[in-house]
Amino acid sequence: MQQCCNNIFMKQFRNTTAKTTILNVLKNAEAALSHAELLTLTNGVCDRVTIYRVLERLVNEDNVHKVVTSDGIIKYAACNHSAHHSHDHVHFNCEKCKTTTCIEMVLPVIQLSNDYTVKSFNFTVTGICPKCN
Amino acid sequence: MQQCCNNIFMKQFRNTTAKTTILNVLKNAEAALSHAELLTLTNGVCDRVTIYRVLERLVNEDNVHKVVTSDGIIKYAACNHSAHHSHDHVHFNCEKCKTTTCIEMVLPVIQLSNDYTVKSFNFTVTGICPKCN
DNA sequence: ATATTATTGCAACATTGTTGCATTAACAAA
DNA sequence: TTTGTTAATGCAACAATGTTGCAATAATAT
Repeated sequence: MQQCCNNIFMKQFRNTTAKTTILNVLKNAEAALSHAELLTLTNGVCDRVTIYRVLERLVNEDNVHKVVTSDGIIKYAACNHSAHHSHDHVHFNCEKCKTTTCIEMVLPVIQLSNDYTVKSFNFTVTGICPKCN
Repeated sequence: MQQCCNNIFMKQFRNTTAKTTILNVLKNAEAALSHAELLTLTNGVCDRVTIYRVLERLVNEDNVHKVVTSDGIIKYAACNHSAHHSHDHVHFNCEKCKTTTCIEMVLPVIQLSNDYTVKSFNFTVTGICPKCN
C-alpha cells in the first residue's frame, strides 16, 4: 500500500539479499570494514561492483557511515541509532590489530575562527587499543 | 667532510633535482597537494613513480607531512618548522575550492579512557573556508 | 677524477574504483 | 497470485592509483 520513498528523488530503495547481507555483516562486525574485507566476509553473495553500489546506498540511507583511517583506507560501519547517534564522532585506529572502532562517547572540542563554516569532520586517532594494550 | 646520516639505517639521503623541485612546489603551495596534483605541477621533472618515492623520503625526513582528507584522498604539505610545529594539527577541507589547509593554531581536545595509547591523530574538518565564505 | 651507492626511469603488475548495458528480481497494483 | 515497472545486479571493459624489479644514471665522500 504505502509507498516507501526514502530519498529526495522519490526513487524507491529495495531490500535485496546483497544489501541485507552486507548490512548484517557490518552490524555483526566489531570494527569498521573496508570494501576488500566485505568482499571476503560476504562470501560471494554478490559481485565486487555491487558491494560498492550497496555501500553507497547504505550511506545515503543513513544506515552506514564512512570512516577514513589515517592511512587513507576507507571503511564502513553500521550506524548505532541510539540517543547519542552522530556520524561526527571519534574513530580509533589500532596499530597492532589494524581495527577501526567508533568511539561515540568522546566529543572533540575545537575552536575555529568564525569565518570557517564547519559541516562535518573526520577524526581518527591512531595508537594501541585497550584489547592490545 | 661531515657525513650526513639522517636516517636510522645510516643510509645517506641525496639532494636530487626531483626532490628539491617537489619540496619547492609544496613549500610554495597554499594548500596540501595530492600525488596527481604534484605530477602536473612538477611539469615532467621526473617519473610518476619517482614522485611516490620522493614523497616517502620527504615524510621520513620530516620535511613533509601526510594528510588524509575526509574523502580518503592523500595529500602532502611542507612542514612549517616553527615554534608551534607538530604534525598533529587540524586540517580544513573546503567543499567549494577543494583545498586542504593546515590549521596549526587550533588544538583539538579529547578525553579518551586511559587504556588507549594515543600515538597520533588525523583530524580533518570539512566545510567552507574563509576565502569561499 | 673516481668509486660507491642512492636515486631514477621504465616496464610490468596489483589494487581500487567507475561506467555502460543487458538481464534479473523486488515490489506495487491489479 | 499474476503482472508491469524499474531498481538492482553481473559482467566486461576501463580508469586511476599504488607497488616492485632491475638496469642505467647521477650525487656525494674520498
